[in-house]
Amino acid sequence: MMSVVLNIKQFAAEAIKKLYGVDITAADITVSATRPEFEGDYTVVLFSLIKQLRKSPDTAGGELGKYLLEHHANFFEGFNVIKGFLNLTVKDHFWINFLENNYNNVSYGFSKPNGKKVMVEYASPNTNKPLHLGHLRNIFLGWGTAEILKATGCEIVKTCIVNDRGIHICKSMIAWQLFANCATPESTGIKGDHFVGDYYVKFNDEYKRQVSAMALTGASKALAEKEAPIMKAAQQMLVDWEAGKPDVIDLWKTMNSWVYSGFDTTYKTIGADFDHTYYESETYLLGRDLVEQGLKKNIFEKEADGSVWIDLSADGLDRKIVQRKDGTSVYITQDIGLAVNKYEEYKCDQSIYVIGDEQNYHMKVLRLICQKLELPSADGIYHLNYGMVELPTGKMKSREGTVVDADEIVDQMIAIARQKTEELGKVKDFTDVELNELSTTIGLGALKFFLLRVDPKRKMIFNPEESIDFHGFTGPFVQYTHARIKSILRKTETTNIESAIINTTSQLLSLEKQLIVHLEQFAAVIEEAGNEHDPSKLAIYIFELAKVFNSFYADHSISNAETEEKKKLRIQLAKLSAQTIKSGMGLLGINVPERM
RNA sequence: GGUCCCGUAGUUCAAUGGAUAGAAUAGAAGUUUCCUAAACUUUAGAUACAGGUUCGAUUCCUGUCGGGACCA
Repeated sequence: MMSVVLNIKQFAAEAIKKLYGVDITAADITVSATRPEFEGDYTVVLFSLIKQLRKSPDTAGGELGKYLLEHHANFFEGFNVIKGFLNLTVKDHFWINFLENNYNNVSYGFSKPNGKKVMVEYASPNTNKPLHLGHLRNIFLGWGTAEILKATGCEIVKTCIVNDRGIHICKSMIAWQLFANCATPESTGIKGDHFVGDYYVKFNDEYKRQVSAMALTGASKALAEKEAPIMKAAQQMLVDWEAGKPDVIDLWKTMNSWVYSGFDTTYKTIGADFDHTYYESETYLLGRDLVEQGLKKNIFEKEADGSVWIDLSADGLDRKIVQRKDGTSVYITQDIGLAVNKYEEYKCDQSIYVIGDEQNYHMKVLRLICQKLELPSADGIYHLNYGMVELPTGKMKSREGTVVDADEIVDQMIAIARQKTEELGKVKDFTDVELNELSTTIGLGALKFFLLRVDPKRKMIFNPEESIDFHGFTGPFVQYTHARIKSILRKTETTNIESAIINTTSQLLSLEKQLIVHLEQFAAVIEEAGNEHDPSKLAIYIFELAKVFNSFYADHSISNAETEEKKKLRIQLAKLSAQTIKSGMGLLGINVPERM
């Protein structure tokens, strides 16, 4: 179904062609919602057109409005021109029909398959530490973007690359050998990812202790940092790992399995899922043959010492190393290899990488090198970069212990939701299980909505005291609106709305129309959020929808509407509002309760 | 040193080059015999600075100041 805005653009383009003989595509016409202080639903901005039309804005607006009204009499009701803005009013009849046709449609707003296949890689944690608030932004963004694109008709493959090898995990392993005394997550009751993370912290504590002890005996700081026994041990362990030494591999597998079970618990709670998980231990050797290819194509160049480089200075970047002199790969080479691998496996049209903006340069280089190598996957690479989550005091720093732990913040949000729910006392009949479920829904809703309502590209500030709010521009506000609508619908269930007939010439009240106009935009907003890889567009839209509904609700009764006809119309409005809120929030990974 | 990003109400966020820069929250004032007051209504409050481009600039360009990221 074509949206109202698209219709207006097309009608306007046709009218301009007919009236002035000027060829303008519908996409060139600016249409925006009419500001509430003016009469009308949608506004055509004329300024950009007047040069081609050789008319004054007022004349063009008048002529255009008259033409549209005459030729689309069943669609437009009236128009006015103010200072170069053509305000158009769409017939109530159209809105009423629209509502009638869609209020029972459970997949309202979602598009049919479009044949596009998109991979979304997100989360991508290291295996030495538990997840933190930054990961949550990444995960909600990745998951939400994937679902939004699915709703626009794309086929989606969700993936994750786990950074499971390297010096960081060796540090946790060494510390475990030294200090754990064979303790396990099972024996201590500590969640696996936190358990392993604790040994990573222990490693750093011991390392610091050794460095300062060596400094006391007169060693220079640089030497001490290099020669500290525990660091040497970790480095040796990495060598042993690469050599495949069985006991090292065993320990590595065991500790990683602890981490994975911890991650899985968190993923399950917050609703993250993946179609395929890649492990760096299995992909870090990829890309080596591409170095040969690059050399053959003269894209890469070999230095005298054997290292291989690419010169990107012509593209405004600099020289990047792609293979060390000892023949080992660097990150970028592995990433190119993995990109090829993914493409061969899934043949996606687009491959979205959800990665923080500190990697902007890296991802730019990755895409550029892939393009120069003429890899078929190159043009589909899209870096969905997002800003850091900061605290009021600045960046989160693990060394200063200011990192907001993911599990902790989730638990805290749920606990606060539960406390608030109990205070309000609206669901006293709930069992403990039901209350738990509701608290989880609300707590997670608040957290997800908070992280998704902001433009991904911008860094955001998380204030633990103020950010946990259930009023205003929040998830619980929207959830509450949904619960209230459902309550009304339960009460009016017995009303047979089919018997009443809505007179198509009847007038809509201002708030009724506002609500329908808003509802009609849903599909277009999903499309926009998908194209721009920006779930915040959808979050803002749903919030506004809920707000319009609440205003409508405050002024007009649904179950006690003035006439049967009005009652039918308003029940339809309530149904489509609830449906749209539920679908929209669902795309953001947020459940909406029937009661709260 | 080089490249890139960001400065909007007290605070957290909006605004494809378009009308009088929108919300939320905190502040002030109201609304509950009536569908859930986690709600609604009213009110006050902001584009870092200086130029330029144009019918029109928060948005584009240049410079200054301030904050951040990345590349060696």
